[in-house]
This record gives sequence, structure tokens and C-alpha cells, in this order.
Amino acid sequence: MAEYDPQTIEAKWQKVWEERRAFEADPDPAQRKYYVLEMLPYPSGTLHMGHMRNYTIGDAVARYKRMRGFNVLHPMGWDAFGLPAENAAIERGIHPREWTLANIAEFKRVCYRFGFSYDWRSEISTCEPEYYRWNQWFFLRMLERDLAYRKRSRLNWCPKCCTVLANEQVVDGCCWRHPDTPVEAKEIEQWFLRITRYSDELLDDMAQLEAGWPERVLVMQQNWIGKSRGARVRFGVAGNAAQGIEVFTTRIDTVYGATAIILAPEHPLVDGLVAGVPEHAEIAAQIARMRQKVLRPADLGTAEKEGIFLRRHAVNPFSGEKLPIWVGNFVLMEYGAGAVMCVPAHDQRDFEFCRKYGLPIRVVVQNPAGTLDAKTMQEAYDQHQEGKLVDSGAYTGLSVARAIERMAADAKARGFGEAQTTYRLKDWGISRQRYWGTPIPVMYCDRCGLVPVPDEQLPVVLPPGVKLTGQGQSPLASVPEFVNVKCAKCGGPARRETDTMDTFVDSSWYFYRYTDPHNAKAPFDREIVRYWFPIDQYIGGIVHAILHLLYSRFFCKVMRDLGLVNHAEPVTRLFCQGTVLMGGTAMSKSSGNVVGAIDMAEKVGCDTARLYTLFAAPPEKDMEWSEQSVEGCSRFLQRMFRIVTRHAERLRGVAVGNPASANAATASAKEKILLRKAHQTLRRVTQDFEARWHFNTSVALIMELVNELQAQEPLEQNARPAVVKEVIELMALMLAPMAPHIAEELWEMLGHSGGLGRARWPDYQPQLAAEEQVEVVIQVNGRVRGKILVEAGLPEDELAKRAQADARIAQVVAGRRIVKCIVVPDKLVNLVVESL
RNA sequence: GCGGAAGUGGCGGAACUGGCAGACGCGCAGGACUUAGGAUCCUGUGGCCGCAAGGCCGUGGGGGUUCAACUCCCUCCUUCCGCACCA
Repeated sequence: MAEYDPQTIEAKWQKVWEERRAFEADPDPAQRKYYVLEMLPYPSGTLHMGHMRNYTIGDAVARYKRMRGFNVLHPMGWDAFGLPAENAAIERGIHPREWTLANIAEFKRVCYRFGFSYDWRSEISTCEPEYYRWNQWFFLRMLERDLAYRKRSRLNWCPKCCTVLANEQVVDGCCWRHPDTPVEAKEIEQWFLRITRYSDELLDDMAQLEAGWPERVLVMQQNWIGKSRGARVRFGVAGNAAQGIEVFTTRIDTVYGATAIILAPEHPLVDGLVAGVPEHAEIAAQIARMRQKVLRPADLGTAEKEGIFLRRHAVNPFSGEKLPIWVGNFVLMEYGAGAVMCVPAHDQRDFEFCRKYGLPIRVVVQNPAGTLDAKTMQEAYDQHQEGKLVDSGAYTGLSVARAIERMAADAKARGFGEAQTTYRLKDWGISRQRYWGTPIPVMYCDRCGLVPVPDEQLPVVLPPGVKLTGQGQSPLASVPEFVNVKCAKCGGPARRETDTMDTFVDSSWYFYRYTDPHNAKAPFDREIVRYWFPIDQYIGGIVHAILHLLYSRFFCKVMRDLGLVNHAEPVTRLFCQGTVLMGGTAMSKSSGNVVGAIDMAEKVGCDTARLYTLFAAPPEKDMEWSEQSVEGCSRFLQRMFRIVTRHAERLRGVAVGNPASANAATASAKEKILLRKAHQTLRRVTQDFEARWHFNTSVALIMELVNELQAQEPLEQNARPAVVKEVIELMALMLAPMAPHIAEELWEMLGHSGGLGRARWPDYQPQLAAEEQVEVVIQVNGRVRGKILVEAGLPEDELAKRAQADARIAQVVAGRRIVKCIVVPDKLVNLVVESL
């Protein structure tokens, strides 16, 4: 008898699929569409099983949806620009393109070897001019709409990457790619995309995503945008009527309780304020020291608050009171106004600060009990809801909410402030001082200034022969043929921009390009996109919760404003799969705990590897890879193959479908057991695919079904061929999304030609799944004391009677009075009896 | 500090809406077939007591609601993740 040989079977079916173009999908209004997408991979080095989990989940869903009759778009492509390629190229003395293309070829080989059902016609590579010219095109559109601008500012510089990073790429004060390398502050002129223009929309549209996105992703994005409503208030400077200090506060109602003004160390007014004071030299030195002391962000929350009194005073515009001006290490220049009013009674940070430096504490919001006392309070009283204002001039007696409203309005009327909303979100810095990325399509002309490259001159192609040093200057600057260009406006000499774009620009819109990958006139055809979008199911790691997913949402909104798409959100449902661990840590090349994808395919076959990936844990959870446990899945497929092989011969010509099912009434007891098990399995596996996505239980259920088949051996004696065939077919069909090659092989062995491509997901038949007899548990006082087998659907009183009639139960009850009898039909009877 | 998720046998994990805790798989033990078995098949496998029938205990700890709690409520502990001087 032929043994299960995954190598042969898998190669055979991969070839068949390819020849039949089994996974190609085009827009077809007559069909329901389903766009399922796994996050675009960065093609680097070898692929391990950690990578494969993402694609295995996506492929199972894609195949299931096809069997459900959907027109399924399931594309794949390459996030091909980026630093690792450039660094690897420098190390090896080759061109980044060479390294990248080799990796793509390898990635593709692995995808093919795993039988993933991609439509390869959609394949894109972001490093090809055909693709990145549209990055440039989008950039120019943004430039036209003032969504792209150039600004000199303090930026995050990674000394290892030798480039600046976006705020989103800084994790715990370190480079996201180099967790041990703190970013440095560097003043550089660079390009920004004005994502902040969409702050409110990015926040508000999350309401549309609540149903389909993981809550934690939405929470992370919400935190990142960090909207805060408050007011800007201008305090005067004593002795200088012309000067003012602006502060941002969310609690303008507490302004009468302010006992100091605190500036960030870098605040531009600081130097001027201390210039004339007697102890000038000493104070300036202290400030210089504070400025130099860079705190690691992780320590910020716990660091000791420090302040320096500037020997100058501000004037509270509401009360006219003079307040000392301080510099404080806990005030951030980047947020709000870079200055705060210090209200110790109602802000915990201010409370600590004033305690340390002996500044007065003054209660201006009293609690409902009226017990707050500045002399005795141990912490700030910062309740927004319940307090009433006291000692606050004309505002005394107002509620906090009312006071905030009225005081902001008054500040505006009197010209020293107004309501203001601030955000934590900053504009997206996209310039990178590296080579392997999209050239930014602008030039600088001495006469005309900044000149955008005209559309018809796109793409600005990355020149091939560039010396890569990794030394932190844009490599493109050293290529005169690239840099020197004729001004597009005046024809005079001009210089090209030599920075390239952050690769997150590439991945912000790639899923649109998949639908129309070779369009030379536009980034994509609007009608095609209208058919496929929004993406029905996006699958990827939680790492991209902010970065990629926020940028993509931003791009989508820009594209909508450009009239390119008619939706505001690109992704309806998002699924974040868990990490694959090995020995408790994430599988990764740098940790040295990888299980190679190709190695697995060669050793046990990709069907086994895929099945195990789905079986070992629910997909959203982290899973531990265990070579030993993989064996279990391998054995399962072998067993299944053997059972089918044993019976294929006599089943091949048998007609299936309705005959067997329709005959269920006349089926033997053993046949009924098989059919019942099969349809119960089908019901639950279908549920798993539709609702829960718990493929681990789906696999377990199919294993149980195979166990049942085995238990009914010899099958030829226990069931008619039509019944056996129906059960085996159901089994093969249910397995098809998860282990597609063996499923095809079994399907063919059963006598089907044409492959599973035409097979539909079977409908489960409730009457076949229904149990005729059920085991009912009998409890006495909540403890299981017996079990009886009864016909399904017995009425409650009958069930209660039978339970009490049971000999063993009668013995346990032993004449005690039954106080209560709880019956759960078809499940359980609980007799509550008097205690002895 | 704030917010979120989770804690179940030796291990990965099941238990859908409060109704038999431990499905399925790994591992382990015993057996069958075999020259052989790291192949295959069968049986057993939460702990304790017992020859057995059976009994008691058991889902991080403690308390509660209920005829009945892994599931609901309170409280504490642990782990992981996110945010963190955001004014």
C-alpha cells in the first residue's frame, strides 16, 4: 500500500494549481468579493516558521472563502526598500538591489513550497520604479495641498542606522531596530507629511473600526494621537508689559490656585528672562546643566522633579497676582506651550514640586464635603467631576465644568487666551539620509527655490552606481549625475533633493496597487479599487499597531480627498496573530532559535507544518513551537491517508451526496454514528471559520472524526460504501483550507477529477447531526451520582421520573425527601435532597 | 502609577449562552505484531485513599452569589502587553 509521501503530493498539486491558475481573481460584479491580505513582508534572509504563521492563517481563510463561493483576492508582494538591505549590501560589497532580489526569490520559493494560494499576477516590489514612482506622485499631490512641507527641527537620530527616525519609530527612547541604541537629538531640515491635519478624523473614524479591529490596537492609536482639550492662557511678565508667557492647561478653572509658572528648560524665553538678574551667571549655569541632562523616557515618570527659580515674576491675568517664574525638568517643550501654570492643590506633579521647593499651596476647588485644607492635604485634589470653585474671584461657586467654559470665554474676550485642543501626534518626518529608498521628487534652484519634479518627469530613478558608506550623509549627494539637474521651471542649474523616503510611505498604500499592479497612468484604476475595497480581512503582527496601520489610515484619507477612493477606512477587519516562540522567546534569527520553513517542508511536508501551526494554539495567542508535537500532526495526516487508501478502491465509483444522507432513516446504527459525527464536526468547524477563528479546535474535531472512522473498522462491514464515502469526503473538504495538498490528493483518490478548486464547502445537515440518544447526568446535591442514556428531547417531568427511577440514584437518595429537582433537557438532572 | 489581556494535568491546549473540568495532541506507562522498532495498532494516564465497587480533593489564593461556578461578583497575588511627568 502506498504510504503518504508529502514531497510528491505537494509538488504535484502545486504544479496543478499553477497550471490551472487556480488563485487568479479579477473584478466580477456578479460575484461577492472577499479581499484577504497578510501584511507585506520585508524580504530578509531565511524564512522561519514564525513568518509562516501569518500566511498560514491568511491562506486558510482565503481557501475557505473560495469554497464558500467568494471571489477572493489574495495577493503577495515585497516591502523591498529599507535599511537592512543597504547595510547588508555594504557588508557584502554588493548592491542592495542584488541582495533584495535574491531574498525575494527565496521568499517566493518558500511561499510556493508552502502552497499559499496567492494570485502572483498581483505581485509588487516597492523597490521597482514602476511602484515607487507613485510614492513620488503621492508626495507631489501632498505638496500641492500643503500636506508635505520642509522644516528644520530637532529630530530623533539613530547613530546605528545613520538616519533620522519618525516619532513612531522610537521605542523607549531607542531605535525600533536597535533596542539598545538610544536615539540622539539632531537638528536637521527635513520633509514632513502633515498627518496632524487628520488627527480628529483618525480619532473619530475609529468608531467605524470598533467591530472589526482588536480593541488594544484602537486604544494604542488613541493614546498615540493623544487628544487633549484645554486652554491657552497668556501670563504677563512683571516689569515688562510687552512680554508674555503662554501656558497650556486643561484646568483653567484652577487658575486662581496657581502659585508659580514653570517653563521647559529649552523654552525660548528662558535666556532672556534671566539675562538681567543679579545671580545671572549661577542660574544660567544651572539651566545649562538641566538642559544637558537627558532623561531616558523610561525614567521620566519616576525622576525627581527639579526646578530653578529665575528670580523673575509673572502676572496672573485673572487675579493680577504676581507669581514666581521657574524652570522645571518635568515640563516638556514639545507638548502644549512648553510652559505650565503650577497649581499644587489640584495637580499631583505641581503638588510634589511645590512641596519640594516650599511654594504655597492654595485650594481653589473644594470637595463636596468641604474638607480640603491646604495645610493638611497629602496629595493634589484633581477630581474634575464633583468640586466647586472657592477663592476664585467672580468664578467662586461655579462647578468645574461651568468654570472651564466661562473662564476660557472670558480669557478670549479679554485677549489673553482661548480654548485650545492639543495632540500628542506630531507630523510624520519622512526624510531618510540613506540610499535604498524612494527619492524625494523635488529640486532646489537658486533662482526659483524649491521646485517639484513635474509629473511627466517621474519616476526620479535611483541611480545604480552609488558608493554606500553608511556614514550618515545621503549617499545620493555624492552622485553628481543625480544631483545636478536642470531646473524644471527656469531651465537653470538646480540640485535634486538627496534624501529618500521612509519606507513606511511605500507600505501605506501598497494594498491598492495589488489590485492594478502595472498601471502606468495612475497608481491604480478607481473602478477596480471600488470593487475590491475595503479590505475585508487584514492579518498581521501587533508590532504595526501604530506605525503602519496609522500611516495607512492617513494615506487612505488623503486619497479620498484626492478623489481616488470613496471610502475613509481601508481595512474593515484586522486580525493580529500571536508570536511563534521557541524556548519561550520569539523565534528570530538574531535569537538563534529558528525553525526553517523550507527545512520543515522537506522534513514533514508543508501540510503538516501548516496544520501544526493552526493546531498548537488559537491564532491570536503566542504559540510555542515543539518539534515533538509536530509529529502528532504528521501522524494524523498519515493515518488519514492510510484509511482513505484502504477504501479508495471500492469507493471510487460510488455515488455520494443525497443518496446516503436521504437514506439516513434506513441507515444502520453504526452508519448513523459515522454520519452524525461527520455532520456534528462540520457544524462546529464551519462555526470556527465563520465566527471564532479557533482553528486549533477545528483540527481537533477533524482528528476526532478520523478516530471515529478508525473505531468503526472494518468499515466495509460496518457501513455501506455511500456512507463511508460521504464521511470521508466531508473530512477531506474540511481539511482543504488547512492542509490543501493532502486534501486534493484524497479528493482525487475518491474518484473526483477537476480538483478541489470547484468543490464547495458542504452544508451541514441538522437532521443528520442530531443525536437520537443522549447521556444525561444525574446529580444529587450538585454531585454527579449517575448517568442514564435516554431518547433525545424527553420532556422535563419524564426525565425527572427516569432519573429517580435509576437504581443507583435511589440508593444514594435512600428515602430522603427531594426538596427540589432541576432539569436541563438532554443534559442533566439535579436532585436536591435533605441532608441526613 | 494608569489601562488591557491572561493564570486549567508533566507540556500545548479544550469546555460555544452558569450544567459531567481536562476534548484533541505531545509526553509517559503497559500490551499486541515483529529478527528488530524511534513504524503501526490497542489499553491506561489530574492528585490522594482503596484489591475493587467507590469516595474525597482539584481550574493562581481567599471570600461570596447559585440547586450547580474554569465561567458571575468582591478581594488579593503573579505573568505578559500597552501608556506613562501630555499640564
